[in-house]
Amino acid sequence: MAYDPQPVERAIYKRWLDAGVFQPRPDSDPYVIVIPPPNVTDILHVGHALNDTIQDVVIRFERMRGRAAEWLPGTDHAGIATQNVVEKKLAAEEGKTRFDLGREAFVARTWEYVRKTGSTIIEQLKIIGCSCDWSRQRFTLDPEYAAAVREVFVRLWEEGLIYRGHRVIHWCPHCLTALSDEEAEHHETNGNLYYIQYPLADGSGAITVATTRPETMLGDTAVAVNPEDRRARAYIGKKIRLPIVEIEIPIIADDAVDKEFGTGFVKVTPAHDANDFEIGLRHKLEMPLVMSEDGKMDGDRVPKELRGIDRFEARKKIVKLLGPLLQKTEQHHHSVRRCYRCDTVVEPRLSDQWFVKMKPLAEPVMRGYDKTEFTIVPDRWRATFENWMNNIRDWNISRQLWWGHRVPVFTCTKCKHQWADRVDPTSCPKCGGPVEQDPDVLDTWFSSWLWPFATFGWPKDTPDLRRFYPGHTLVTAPEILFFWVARMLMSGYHFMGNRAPFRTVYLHGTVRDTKHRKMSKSLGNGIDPLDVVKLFGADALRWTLIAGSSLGADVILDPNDLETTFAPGRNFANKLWNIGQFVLGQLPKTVPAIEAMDRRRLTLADRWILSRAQAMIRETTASLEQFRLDEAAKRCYEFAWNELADWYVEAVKPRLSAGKAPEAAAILAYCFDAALRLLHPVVPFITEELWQKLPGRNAAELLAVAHWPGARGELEDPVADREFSRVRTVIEQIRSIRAEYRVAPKTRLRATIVARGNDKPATFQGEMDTIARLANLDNLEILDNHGVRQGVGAHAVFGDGSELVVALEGTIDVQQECRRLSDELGRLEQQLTNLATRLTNESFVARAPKDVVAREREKEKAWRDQRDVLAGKLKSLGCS
RNA sequence: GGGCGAAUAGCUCAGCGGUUCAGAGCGCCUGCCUUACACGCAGGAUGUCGGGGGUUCGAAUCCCUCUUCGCCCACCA
Repeated sequence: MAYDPQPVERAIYKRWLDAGVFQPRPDSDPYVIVIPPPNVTDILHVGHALNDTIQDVVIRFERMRGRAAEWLPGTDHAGIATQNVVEKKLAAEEGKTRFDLGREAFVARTWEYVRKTGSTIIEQLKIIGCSCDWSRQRFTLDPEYAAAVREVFVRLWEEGLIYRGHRVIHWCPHCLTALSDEEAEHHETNGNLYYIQYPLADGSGAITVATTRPETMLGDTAVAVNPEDRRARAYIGKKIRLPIVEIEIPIIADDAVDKEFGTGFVKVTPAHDANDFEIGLRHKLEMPLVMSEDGKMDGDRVPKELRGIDRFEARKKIVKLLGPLLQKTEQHHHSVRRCYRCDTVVEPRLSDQWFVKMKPLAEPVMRGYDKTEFTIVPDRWRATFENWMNNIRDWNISRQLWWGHRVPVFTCTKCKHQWADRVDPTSCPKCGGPVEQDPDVLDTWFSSWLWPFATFGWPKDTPDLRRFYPGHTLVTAPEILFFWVARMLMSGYHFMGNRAPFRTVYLHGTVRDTKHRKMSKSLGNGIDPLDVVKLFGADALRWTLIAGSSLGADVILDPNDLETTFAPGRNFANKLWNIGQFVLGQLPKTVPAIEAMDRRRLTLADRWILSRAQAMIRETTASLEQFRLDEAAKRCYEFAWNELADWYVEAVKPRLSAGKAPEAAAILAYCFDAALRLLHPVVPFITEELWQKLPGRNAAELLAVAHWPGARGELEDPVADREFSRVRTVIEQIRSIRAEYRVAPKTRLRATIVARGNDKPATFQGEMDTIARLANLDNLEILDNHGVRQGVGAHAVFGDGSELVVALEGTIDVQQECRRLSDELGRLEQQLTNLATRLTNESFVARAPKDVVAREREKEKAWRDQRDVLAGKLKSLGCS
């Protein structure tokens, strides 16, 4: 019967919620993760699923280790993104713009939308099993949160770290707002480089400028050359007559000009290019705007026939208008910045914006980083992070939007006094005149950068804040390292007593398709995590995401073949389910504790599986501590499937059904319990469901808050590890021989084991029944070195020269057997030769570590014994 | 123009303190409905570890270089 995850997952999640296990324990050390708040309008995509599953694995691990696990969830108001969504809806449904509604009504409308849909992603996080502390869910526009944002703004204002800047910023003509440098993304583009002649004003000729953006020539106020440029130097001080606009502008000298690029003459458009703006400042040039906010040509300088025309259309028109002045057009590969929200090509535009001085905020962070007060894993992000932080530029925080935290700057309309205020003033504190608030709102990230402490009540000194700041681990994608992580570090150091908001930043990879393209709606190559949950269950989704991503590496999934992509997780869940069906069916109502077991009654298999369980516990715990979630997941998988199910369960079946071996039941229960605990962070639903059914549980106990197992040194048993592996080898060899000689599965065979060297007959005698059953023998004889008996059969040599003979009178083909054995002998000889060259090499013996050499010697001895036995066998068979 | 990452079985990836390290899952081949599981069991096949140099007793594993992909940053218009 196959496992059906849906009903189980629903019921289990409800039990966790009802029991309140996601809220931190009151009495132990906190372990804090704050969620990267998804946009309030987001619906869950597979990138979220990866990010949140990783966090869930970490927090569940720490919760089981006894920590007061606080995973703080919430959503981000996402200024531009949300406003865009609502505007689009408004246009589609009512044919209106936000300006038709007016600011107040539009904001009200947006709130309404957010209240209705804002919990969508939160509900989806629950479906995939996220164990967030829902009692502390936050929204970046909550009133308390708004107070924190305002407090931060005012403090920075008071410290002189916020200023009004008049400069060229990135402007999105679609979103109609300024953007920060980070929000204007670089995109490589194939464009044109236009060579345009500007006639000299004195009629003595012309110079040629090269530009990718001819339309901005309307705003040119100079042409610049490098003062070192021999060719161009002669023109400095002359004037050119700007075509179309028909005004005279000077040719100036500026170091910023690259002599090598284009013609050496650069058109200078201070209002529409950040570099040109700098040049303009140095030379006190005029800075006329030639475009409106929505990217249409506009301004005093723009001829009537071009006004109102979109900038890209205008480019074509102007190129045409230039006629013969356009000398040539070259293909040009360059990068163009686009709005990270709507993908519109950003327009550099001169305007007034609020900026935060970042250097003073970045410096303490870098000092802390040097002192490893926090770390970024994987460490390879170090250079990227340091480079950005050390060259940090001021942050444009004002947005010309309506949805967001309003800039708390007020201006007296009478005396022009301007100040930032914690509460809305009614009149000017200086002259009593009427006041106006700045119309802009703050960059979304200006609120999310406070997430690790504003969520806990800052600026109030709350118990939560004292308990949960600083936090521990931040899990996110590298895409928002600058947007968010770096800024949280800065705000943390600055506002929270020089303390980093977390100790570890874990940067995981990106989910991509098989062509390594990022999954996105526009490409249509996405995977809907909820589809996966419906088809295979949340555990299967989680399994594939976790097992498939090693530290910081991208996760490649095939959106066209969900079945194959998520089969491993589904299959494993099913396997666990069936192990559970078997184990639960075998166990008596009460099972003795592992401590109470009479150890003298343990079989080799018992000792072996107990030893393997300890190894699993040790290794899994170590992997999780190092964020190697994939390793941890796979280690438990291997134990549960390959060690416990394939070998121990098979070995122990008859003892269990006979009911005469309480130890076997205890061990089975112990091992299964341990596996469920260790797997719980990765596949929480099925492990909880099965764990509930183990003997001795009461309904109040939940695996989600059960304790994490510790390895018991006394159960580690290297001797059992070695000896049981010999038993396994024997069984595997017999099966292999059976397949090779095409013996029907039902045919029972006879076999003889000759134990030699350290392989004692007792080892096999103790597991005789197991060997006979798993290899389907009706007779097994175990001899020591003195009892060698020749028989007609298939041979195998293993261990310390021990021997296996499977009786095959009648079916054996001597020729085939000779071939098989001599192949094996050849392989052994080759290995021995390799070993011998190493061991006779003086510098190897001298330089290699001692234990390595010792191991090689042991190997050599065992192989030599095997070889001798094999050679003897070949001889006795009369092989040539 | 800088910086970073990846290149290992048909596919997705582990392995990168050097000496059973050539692995896993999926796929493939051959048998099996062996009373927990066919989403399974058993037995198999498959790779000059991207190319080329180098260091070393020994290199997927370290160094150099080349090639191909991907990402990030950047004021050559």
